[in-house]
Amino acid sequence: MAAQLIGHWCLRWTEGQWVGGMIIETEAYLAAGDEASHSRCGITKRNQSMFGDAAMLYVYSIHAKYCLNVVTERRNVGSAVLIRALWPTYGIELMQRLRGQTDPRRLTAGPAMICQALGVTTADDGIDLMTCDTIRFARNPRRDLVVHAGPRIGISRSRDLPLRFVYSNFP
DNA sequence: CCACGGATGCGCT
DNA sequence: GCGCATCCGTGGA
Repeated sequence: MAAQLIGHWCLRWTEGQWVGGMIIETEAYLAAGDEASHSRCGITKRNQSMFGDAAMLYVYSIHAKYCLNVVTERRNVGSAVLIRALWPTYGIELMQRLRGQTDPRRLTAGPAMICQALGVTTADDGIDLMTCDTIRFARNPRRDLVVHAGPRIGISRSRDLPLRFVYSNFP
């Protein structure tokens, strides 16, 4: 599922316009056998959205920033995909303002950068993508890009699992 | 109440 | 490429 999300559009309606871009990097966090997953210790107030139905958003805060996940399994399972990077495409000027950065290379090149550029906070935690009209994941028809799997970034446990997915032939 | 760690990013070199 | 600022949530007293 994390690999399938690569290439999708990730779009956000904020301040009267669509902003966002194409997903070029994701990481999967599993319900079982994954010591790096927030779901590993069961449901808490913070991670309860991760145990919601598929297509629910799980937004958590870390290092005084926010990260956006999409739940991938049915209710009470506890598996999600972290959106790690976008290729910025829509509403670049607004994203630059929200980020306080003009360098396109530092606009949506990390999970917390994405949330800042798209105006996503924990207020969006628990939102259902199927019924939400301010965040939208849309399929992208292009099939010319190759997805590469590798180890995840920034974690200390379960580093060996190849659950990070990136485009291997995208600029 | 408070200490501490974290699925990070900035600012330099 | 790397050090460290930053601050919220969590868990233990």
